[in-house]
Amino acid sequence: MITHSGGRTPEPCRAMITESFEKHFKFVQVEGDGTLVPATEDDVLQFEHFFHDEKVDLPSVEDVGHVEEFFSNECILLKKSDLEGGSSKLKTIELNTQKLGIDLESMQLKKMHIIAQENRLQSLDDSLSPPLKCTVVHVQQPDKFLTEQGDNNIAQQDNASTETTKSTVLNDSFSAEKDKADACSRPVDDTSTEPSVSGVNSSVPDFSILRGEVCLDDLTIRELQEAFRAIFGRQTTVKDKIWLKRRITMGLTNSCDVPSSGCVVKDYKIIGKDGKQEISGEITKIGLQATLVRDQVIYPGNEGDSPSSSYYQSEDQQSSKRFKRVPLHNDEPQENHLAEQCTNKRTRKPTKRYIEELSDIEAHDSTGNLSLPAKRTAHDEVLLKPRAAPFHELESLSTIYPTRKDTLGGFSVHVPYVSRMRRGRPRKDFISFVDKEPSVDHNGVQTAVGMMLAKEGEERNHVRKASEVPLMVNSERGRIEAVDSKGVQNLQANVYNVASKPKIKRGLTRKHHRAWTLSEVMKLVDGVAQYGAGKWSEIRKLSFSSYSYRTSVDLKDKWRNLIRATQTQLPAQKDGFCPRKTNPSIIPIPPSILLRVKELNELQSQGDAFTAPVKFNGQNSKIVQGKGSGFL
DNA sequence: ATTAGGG
DNA sequence: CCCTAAT
Repeated sequence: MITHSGGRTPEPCRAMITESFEKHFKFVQVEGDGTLVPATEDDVLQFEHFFHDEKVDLPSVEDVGHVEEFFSNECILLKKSDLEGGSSKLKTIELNTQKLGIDLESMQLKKMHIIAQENRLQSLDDSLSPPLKCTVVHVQQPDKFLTEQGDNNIAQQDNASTETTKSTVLNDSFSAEKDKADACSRPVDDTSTEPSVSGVNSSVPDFSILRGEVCLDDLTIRELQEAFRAIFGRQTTVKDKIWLKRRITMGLTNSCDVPSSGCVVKDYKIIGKDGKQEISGEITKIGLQATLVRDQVIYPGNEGDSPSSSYYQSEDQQSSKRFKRVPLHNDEPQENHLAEQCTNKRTRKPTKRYIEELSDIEAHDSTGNLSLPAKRTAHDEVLLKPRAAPFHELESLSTIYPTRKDTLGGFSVHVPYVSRMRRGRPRKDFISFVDKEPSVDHNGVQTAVGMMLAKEGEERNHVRKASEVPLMVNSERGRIEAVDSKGVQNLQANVYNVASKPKIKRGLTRKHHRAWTLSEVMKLVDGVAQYGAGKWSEIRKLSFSSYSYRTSVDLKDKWRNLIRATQTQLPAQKDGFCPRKTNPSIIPIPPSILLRVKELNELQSQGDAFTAPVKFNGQNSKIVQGKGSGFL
């Protein structure tokens, strides 16, 4: 949105946009095994404000990289029609990676391309509802031609050219923004990119170097950058050869099992440098650490901000950033984490919330055992032996944070005994999903897909309610209830059961605090005026459909606080000594609104007073109806 | 599931 | 905000 001067933001318009947006797209998350599950609220929450929150200013360009990171690692957008196409089709949408850019300012999807796992490009061309003029352009992946052309792909000149016409347009429009992002967010290494690279920017990607056998080691940085651009459809300024090579290789092979150096790519398979042995294992520890160190050296002091390349951050650096504060008693956890992320079966990225809480506890984390099972392959299925990993300590949670077995997308992981706050994920289905046939991997896809489909209706209902918030699935308070799925009292359920013991959870997890904006308060007041205090559910549905994070309880609490403010703040102001540390950062609720609150409160409580004594009767029987009428 | 109220 | 009790 644009910084609203004076009046309200054009909400209806925004609502339309997002509504339409959500009508066509759905956030899903790529689980470790490549299956898709609906994005959790946590996931979506991170970026929800980009789409609706009034108080958040326009995401600055440097946020673009952030978004990209998010989408590329956490969630993807899928066109709903694709999802509804039936499970057979769905199976082909076994997405491995994808990237998309969003012009947040105009809510225009400018680029979206998805690399399907079988190198099949899912076409998502679509436009949002006409008035929005949202266009989705695709950057065809070079590997598409190559793979679809059968085996060895030479002389795809025609295809390449036809393709490039498409992508050129996109690249022009998109890379511009990308460049802005890069320029803004790169503190170091901002030395103007090498001439040829910048020249490439607006030209057609040159896929030639990608054809056939490529020995990345032979390429110069510039060539690598070009290759990168050809593959990923955008420019990079990263000059780290190793990183570039890895990225390119990953892009070419659609795999994350890429050593950091010394490999030849042929036919989209990684071949050892000698051309004989195929490298398929995990990245070696040394390689990983080298990469890690490199990241830190190259981008020092770059922590919070997005570095030059969103890729850079989103993949490699991300891992270093995320775990660098984790105490390293041994290298295992970190290595495992890294391997985890770089492996095909990568686990889902911890959510922002998780990270926050993790950083909270790691200060005194004595175990440091966030050990994700290093080889958490699909057939591991440790998760079905819950008793195998019970909770080490239940009492001393104040100092020791035992890990517990958690399950993420069908995988079993150890996570600190906190932040078991999965919001938005349909637990019931999830359990049944896990419960179903864990040992059959390929079933996972179907199950997950089925789950999505089954959930589709319900979710759409939720989504439909949120005119302004397309991203979030409405989930009251995110409480963890013990098992409710009919009869699914398996051990998995027990895990949740124990995990949800309030004694343990209490105080350790908290809903993300969201300050009430003025407009929210006004909406609340209006809602109370319309439907009456106490009809929180109604108010929430009708007046807060766009703020799905405001539950009815929240409304109630806020109203209560408003009443209190009415009783304290208001008279105090009149008396003249209210100052209370006039904190400029805290915008006080305008007295006019408070007056209205007071008025409404009195009205309502008086209405009840006929049957029951008034609750508040201190100083209110005088002013009453006459003041804040300038509002409604 | 929603509401009210205490913390 | 969280939690619980009571509807």
